[in-house]
Amino acid sequence: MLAELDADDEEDEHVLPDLPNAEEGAVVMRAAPNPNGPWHVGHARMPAVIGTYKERYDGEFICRFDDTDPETKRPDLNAYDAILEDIEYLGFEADRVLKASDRLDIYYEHARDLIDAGGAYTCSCSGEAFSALKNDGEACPHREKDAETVHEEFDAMVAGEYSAGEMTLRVRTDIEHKNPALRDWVAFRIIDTPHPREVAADYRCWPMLDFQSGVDDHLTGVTHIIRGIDLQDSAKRQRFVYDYFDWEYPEVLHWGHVQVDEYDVKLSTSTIKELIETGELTGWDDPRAPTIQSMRRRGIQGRALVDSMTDLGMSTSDVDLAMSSVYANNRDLVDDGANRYFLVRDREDDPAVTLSVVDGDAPAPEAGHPPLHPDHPDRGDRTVPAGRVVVESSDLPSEGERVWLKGYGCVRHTGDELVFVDADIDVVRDGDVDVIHWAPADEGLETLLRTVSGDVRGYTEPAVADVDPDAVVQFERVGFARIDAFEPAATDEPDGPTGEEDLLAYYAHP
RNA sequence: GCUCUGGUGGUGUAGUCCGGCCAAUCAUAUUGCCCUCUCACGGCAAUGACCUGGGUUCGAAUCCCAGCCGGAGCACCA
Repeated sequence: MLAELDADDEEDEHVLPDLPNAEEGAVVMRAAPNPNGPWHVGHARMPAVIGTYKERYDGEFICRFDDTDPETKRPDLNAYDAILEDIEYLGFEADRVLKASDRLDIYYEHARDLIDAGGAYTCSCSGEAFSALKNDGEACPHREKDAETVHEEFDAMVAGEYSAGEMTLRVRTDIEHKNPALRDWVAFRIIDTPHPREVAADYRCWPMLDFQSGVDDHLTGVTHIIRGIDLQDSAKRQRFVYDYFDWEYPEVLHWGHVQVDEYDVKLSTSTIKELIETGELTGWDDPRAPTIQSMRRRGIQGRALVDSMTDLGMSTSDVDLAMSSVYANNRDLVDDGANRYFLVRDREDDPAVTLSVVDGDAPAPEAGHPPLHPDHPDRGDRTVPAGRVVVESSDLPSEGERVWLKGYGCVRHTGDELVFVDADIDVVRDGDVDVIHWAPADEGLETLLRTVSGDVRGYTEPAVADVDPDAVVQFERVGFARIDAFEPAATDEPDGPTGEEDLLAYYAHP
């Protein structure tokens, strides 16, 4: 008992480190997704960590869509809501939701202030030409333009008088800075392609991430920025702007990239999008896709993913997330509530076989009655009709040997029959007879189970029909699965539901 | 090439700032045993790591130097 109490006290032993200079009630953080698609598993880290800190410090969680590139990273109009839903599934809610594409005029205003402060100049160098100069630490001729000209040219940029590539607005940093990545970076450029959002479709002069994000972080009162190591130089770049405006830069934490094992698919929005377009994946919730929507459809609780993500800590080195850790977390959450059912798989290398259960030294009962949950007898039993049954061939004992049909009784494999044996459960306890799962051949539900490694067909016991869709069950000796739908409609997917199935389920994990 | 940044068991993590309590924590994984009418849950046990080499020190995962290996930026992507 004491040991139990101690264990409870140490519950929050391996939580995230404290934030630097964090004041209770005054912590503001933001997730700044690019809405170019629904989220993959790696994206869960940001809301998981921000949400956890928000709870710890009674802070604020801003979701700001950094959708400032209508061309290369073209926003997907469906992704805005998809991402908010992903966040909700993870168990969090943004206190404020902003879209950068609503805020162009704010950025222009700050650009003009920056020009006034001598912090920016319009530049018509080609990318290559400027890069060459910059790498030698040499300024381009445009750097010394007077403010009036810069204003005129920037106004012309905003007015849409230039085409892509003709003019940029650069921040005047230090052209000889020892880190070439920080020298006079581009703050605004021209993009000819209209933004997909109607309200932003008329703009042609778009800010780059470092400008837009830097301005917004200040304006929205962000106190702590968490971002990937790919943006390690951003703070240093943005600091030049902050210095011109005499703003104080927030605290910054970086973390490394997340890789996930178990999947063949790369953790990349564009890769997944491609695979969906070419039909190799059926959608964002395909169980083979390493996406949040897929986790959700498989019955993995957002909480399990969040726990795994916060366990990764805040290290700046790259990390591999083992899916087994997500599964372990999910099992913790789901095991108690998941009622047990039988699913007999019918696989090519291990087909289901049909046999009749017949009277032996005692009459064979008509049905088996295994409990819904071994730890909760009060939930009652299921009824699994016997008679003709299916079992997985690898479970079938050799000719003449016995096996125990779980919840039913002992049978002996005799030819194409299972002959009932009047034996006590002690034969199982003594280790002489194995226990296997089974399903009625005729009353069973024809089932399609979709898994990370492909679809599996099989037969579930009829009692599963009582389960509400969306519930997570455990197919005994197979694993946990989410009941997706009964009588699923046919799809044109090569392996998808044909319309013949009684049940569609998604496999979660063992 | 220039500039950042990091290297603790299979995976993640604690410890590193302020050297000794670290023959290195916890979780997960794997294996074995127990429990069990599941290969789930629960219990027990085992396996397994401080990148390398120097230096400082009575003492180094922790400090210093060098090397090796990795990640990132040097975009009119985010």
